Amino acid sequence: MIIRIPKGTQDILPEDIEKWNYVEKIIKEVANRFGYREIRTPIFEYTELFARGIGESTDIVTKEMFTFLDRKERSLTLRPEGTAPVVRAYLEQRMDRLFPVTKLFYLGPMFRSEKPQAGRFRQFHQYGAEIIGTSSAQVDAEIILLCLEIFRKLGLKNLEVLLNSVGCKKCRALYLRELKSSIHQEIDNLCTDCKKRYYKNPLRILDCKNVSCQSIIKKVPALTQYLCEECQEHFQEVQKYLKVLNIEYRLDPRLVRGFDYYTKTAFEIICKELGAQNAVSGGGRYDYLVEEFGGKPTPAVGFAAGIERTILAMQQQKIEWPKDSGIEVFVAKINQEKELFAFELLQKIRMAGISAEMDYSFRSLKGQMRLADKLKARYTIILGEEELSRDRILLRNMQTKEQKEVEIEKIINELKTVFNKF
RNA sequence: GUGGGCGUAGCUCAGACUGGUUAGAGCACUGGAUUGUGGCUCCAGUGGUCGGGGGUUCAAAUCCCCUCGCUCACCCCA
Repeated sequence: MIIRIPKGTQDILPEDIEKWNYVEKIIKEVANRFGYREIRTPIFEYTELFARGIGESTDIVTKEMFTFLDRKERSLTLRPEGTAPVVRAYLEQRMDRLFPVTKLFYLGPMFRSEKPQAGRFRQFHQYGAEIIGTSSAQVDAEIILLCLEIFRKLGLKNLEVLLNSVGCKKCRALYLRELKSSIHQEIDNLCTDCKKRYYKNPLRILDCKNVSCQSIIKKVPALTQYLCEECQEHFQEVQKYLKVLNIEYRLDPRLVRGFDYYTKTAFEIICKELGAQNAVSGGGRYDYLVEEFGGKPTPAVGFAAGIERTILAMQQQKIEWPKDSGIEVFVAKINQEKELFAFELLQKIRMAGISAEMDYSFRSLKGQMRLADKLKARYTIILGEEELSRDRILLRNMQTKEQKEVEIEKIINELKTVFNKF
């Protein structure tokens, strides 16, 4: 029995890598244009970083982390998300000393031990951006714009921005009290999950898709009606800036995200073509996280988006990306005895900066031509007995089928001219 | 963790309900179509423990049980 790939992981094969490179290129280009600098943090961190950052009672921390002990028996965890590590790096590297406001973006694999389904994997890839050090509502709007600009550059359509505010410590505590008391009589009619949530994380009840829970929640006032003056003002400002940027959004009072660290702004970008897991991007403000990790009180906001889901949505929408253009030169030989000469010539061409390939076994010329075609070679050099005896080789244009004799010593220069590489 | 669907050639799938000769097709791959030339066409060939194990039967890809895997959905999220 051959060894198989672990559940929920996937190989990105050569025929797919073009899309990945393309998407990653666009992400980096747009993020840089918006003034975000790339950061790469380790794939694993000490477990407590996530436990404290994301929240002890969240689904991710309680049941979805890949956690293991190192040789000194310290608990490590494969990162399930990117924000906590970035904030850790921000503090540890004292980035607050470099700029008053720090703008970072990242790109890389994340790990969650969930049951895979469409658009969900155990190893998946996220890109995201964080802006640390300002509470201005402008940057909340900018983060959303950055997301949308990446999608726009990629050609994605049918996106919808969902927006909510989850308040701060003060107003959330007030609201939770109100929420609990207003559904207290109906607690027996909640689903089993929500009964637990009532005590552990009542805010999540708002997000429950269960029909009976929904009918109960309907009567409950929205969190946004309980926002304190400061949060209310911030929420209005975010919307003001979104309108200035002509960004359409839908207010969703039931939008609650899965991490405990969110405050005020919470948003999600969904794509209809994605199936059940339709969030292609999500994020929000996290004004207490830096402090939680031992820094001084520092407001921040960020987002994360899924590369697999981005690519999935692009495929659903039949969006084209640059295709593999093939090699420039294929070296074919008629006579097996010319094998040494062919090999030497092949490497010379490559050293001259021109992509080249040949057949390493000994096949018929027809077979070699087929290979040249399959590799999408633009030119094929044919080493023929008769031509070589006159110190010449054949250069065939694969598209026009024109071929001409070239003196051996002039072939490299000829190729450089053809491909305009000097 | 719970539930539905599906596992037959490298890929996409027929065949299974109504067990019965050497399990098929298309694509891909390799070779060939007067011996030095690709894409199209034609011909031929390579390739399968029918996911695995057990059972029923004279006989199992086909019926029954178990198991593994994939997939979609729930929970939650990118």
